[in-house]
Formats: sequence, structure tokens, C-alpha cells
Amino acid sequence: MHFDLHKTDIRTKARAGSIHTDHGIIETPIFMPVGTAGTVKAVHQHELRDDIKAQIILGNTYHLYLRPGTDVLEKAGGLHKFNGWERPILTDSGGYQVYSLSSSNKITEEGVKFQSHLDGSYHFFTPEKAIDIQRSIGGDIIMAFDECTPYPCDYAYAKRSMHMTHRWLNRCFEQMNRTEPKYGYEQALFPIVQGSTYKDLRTEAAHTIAEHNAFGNAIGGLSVGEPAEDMYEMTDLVCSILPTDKPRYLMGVGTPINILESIALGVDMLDCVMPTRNARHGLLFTSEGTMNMKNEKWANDFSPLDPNGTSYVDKVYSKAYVRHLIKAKEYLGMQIASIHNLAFYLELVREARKRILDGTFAEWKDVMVQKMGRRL
RNA sequence: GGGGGUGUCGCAUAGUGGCUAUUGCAUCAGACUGUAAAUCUGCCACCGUAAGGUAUCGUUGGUUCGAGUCCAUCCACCCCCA
Repeated sequence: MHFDLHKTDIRTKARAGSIHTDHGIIETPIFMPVGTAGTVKAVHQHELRDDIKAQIILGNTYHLYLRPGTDVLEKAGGLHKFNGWERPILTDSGGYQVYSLSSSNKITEEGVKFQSHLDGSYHFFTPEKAIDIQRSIGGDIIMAFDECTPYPCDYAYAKRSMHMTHRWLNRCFEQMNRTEPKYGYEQALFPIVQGSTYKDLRTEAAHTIAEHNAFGNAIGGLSVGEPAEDMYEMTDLVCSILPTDKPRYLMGVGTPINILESIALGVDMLDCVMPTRNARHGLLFTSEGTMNMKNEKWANDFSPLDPNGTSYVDKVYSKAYVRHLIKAKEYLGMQIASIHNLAFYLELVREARKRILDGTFAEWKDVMVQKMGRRL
């Protein structure tokens, strides 16, 4: 696996590059649709590949471990074979579940005791186990097991947690060295920068992470409720320390505006549940602003879903029809909305890449941020 | 014509004579950031941006300190018998 940096924008810190994996090339900056349980919810693979043009999708260690389980995934020959997605896959380690399921977790130096949200059973994750499971799932990029701290987080806790995440990181790399990929292709481990919203902690973490000289590096613990300015400040700071010749992955971000602003700070990879979850809840993102399809105002609007959209759903279906489907809780409504939002996100990062390469990113980004913040 | 039953928010429902009439659905809005999420929250009689104010359990009376609840009356609907 390697990363080619093609160009860095002069007026911003945005970058265009390519990540080469055994399952193909990822052109950056890239948005990665989230497919937690082995599926990007409500979206078929052919839509992801041919219409949305996703280049890489996510899976989740915790969810796939609980169900269907690593034995099934190994018998299938890994997640790519299991779900039919032949392009790259990235798996999250379960570190986010340390945060999102915190009410039923117990964190110790050794690892985290999880209570399953499915049946209440207890499971113990260690850095070693997170690596073993990710070996079984078979993602091209796998993530270090970390603690994603909540916001707000007091300084003492953030510092202690960060140091534990660093010790866990060493154990992750040791387990990587002790084990081999199970399906004949390379797996790259990305370490994660933590440190909450504290500059000195983020600085220390970024240096520690950089020293591992991994294929790529991630920024975690953001977009957990802190003000956007804090998120940008931390991202900017960390990007200034992480190596320029490795891809940078900002985990869990975000809105279309967050994505362009983060790209402008030097981020190469992002993922977020927002386009898919909000789609299922009836909220569409467009280049002109957001549309809540549940709103009465679309009831008699028979114009195309998104005249500027690049997906076939944008032209084939009307706003009134999609509103009807969403209101009626029809499956197709969630499918159309999910395809639209993902196609919009992917088109947004493709355009960003094009603009970075031809030198017009900065002014384009400012115009887009203005437009996309509106409520239609 | 005779007998029996039922009327509570748009619909459906709960409601021993005792604080502010319950809940669900629908409606109308809002939220959602490495997915415990086709979820959650608010509103949901009227006036008001709001704080707040005023009502209300088919109708009109009555009993009672106090009535959605008990009594009478009329109205509407349902069932049975002719």
C-alpha cells in the first residue's frame, strides 16, 4: 500500500492524492460511506459502485463481531466476498463504541468490557482482539483500538485516556507483527490521534502517532459535540504535525460544509453516518442547501429531486414523490434519499479534487460553503 | 312503535364523585457527525412570538363542597324485536 501526493493547494492546505491498495486505487480527498454491519444501509452495491461511485466503504469491528461473527466471515473468505464489494474496505476498531455505548462499558488498561446492545451479553475487547477480529473481517485499512473521549472531557481524563490509547497502539502494532493477513492481500493499520480539545495533548498525540510511520494516520475524538471551530482548530493543528507523505483520515466528519473545511485543512479521507442516517430520516443535502422532505411544502412540488444532482434518482423522481415515500415510510423513500445523499457527498469530494488539481479550490469552497448552509 | 346500548382532541382509546382528562396513531415541526438510529424530541381545543390566559368529555338542566363519572331531558348513531 502506498500514497501518492499529487498536489497541495497554494491558498489552502488542501491536497489531492491517490491511495493504492490491493483492491484498487482511492483518489483523495475521499468520502467513505459507512457500512457498519456489512451494508451501507438501504443501498445496493451496484448503486454504490456505478451511480454513487464510492471508492471505499466502512465496516465495524464491534457490529460484525457480534453478528454475523468472525467464524461466518472467515468461512465466507472475508467481508469483500461476503458482501460482494470488490473495492477497498476500511474497518473501524470498536473504539467509537467505547464512546457511544459508554453507559454499558467498563474501560481498564487491559481493554474494554462491552455489553452487547443485541442480547445484553458481555464481551471483552483488547487491542490484540480488535486486531484479530479485523484480520478476520479483512479490511484493507484497519484502525487501532482507541478510546474516543466524549465532549466535554476534563483535561486530566483526556490526558490519561490519550496515554492509554498510545499504549494500546503499541499493542496493536505488536499484534499486527505477530499475525498475517488471512486472505492474501495487504492490511494497513492506521493509528489514531486523540487528545480531546486540548492543544498540548493533540500536539503530543500527533507526534507520538507520526513516529509510528504508519501507511496513514487518523484524527479521532472530534465531531462528538464540540463547537465546529474547535474541531477545525484541532484538525489544523494535528495536520500541521502529521507527515505530509501519508494520508490523513478525519474520523466521523461530517456535514458537507465540515468536509470542505476539513479538506482545506489538509484532510484526505473522511467518513460519516450523516448522509445515510439523515437520508433515512428524510433530510437531503444538495449544493443549494438542505431539504427536509417531510416538510409540507414539497407535497405538490413535482420538479426533479435535485436538478443539479448527478445521480439517476435526482432526475427520475420528483420532490413530491419522495416526500410521499418518506411520509408513508416506504422502503424506496429511504433508498432514494440515501442514494441521493451519498451521490452528492461523493460528487462534492470529486469536484474538490478537481478544483485542487486545477487551482480553483479556495474560491469554489467559499461559494459552496455559503450555498450549502441554507435551508430550502 | 317497543326494548337495549354507545357518545371523551382529526381517528382510536383510558378514565372508583376529588389536584393540571390518559395513551397510541395521524398531522405539523425539530434533531441526527469513526451507526444500540426506517430513530429520537417537541407540538398536537382556542388566543398569544412568548411568559401566560381561556375553555372542554353530544345537548340542556339537576344532585353534590366537588360531575367526564350520578339523575333527568333532548339529539345522534348502533343492535335486537315488531
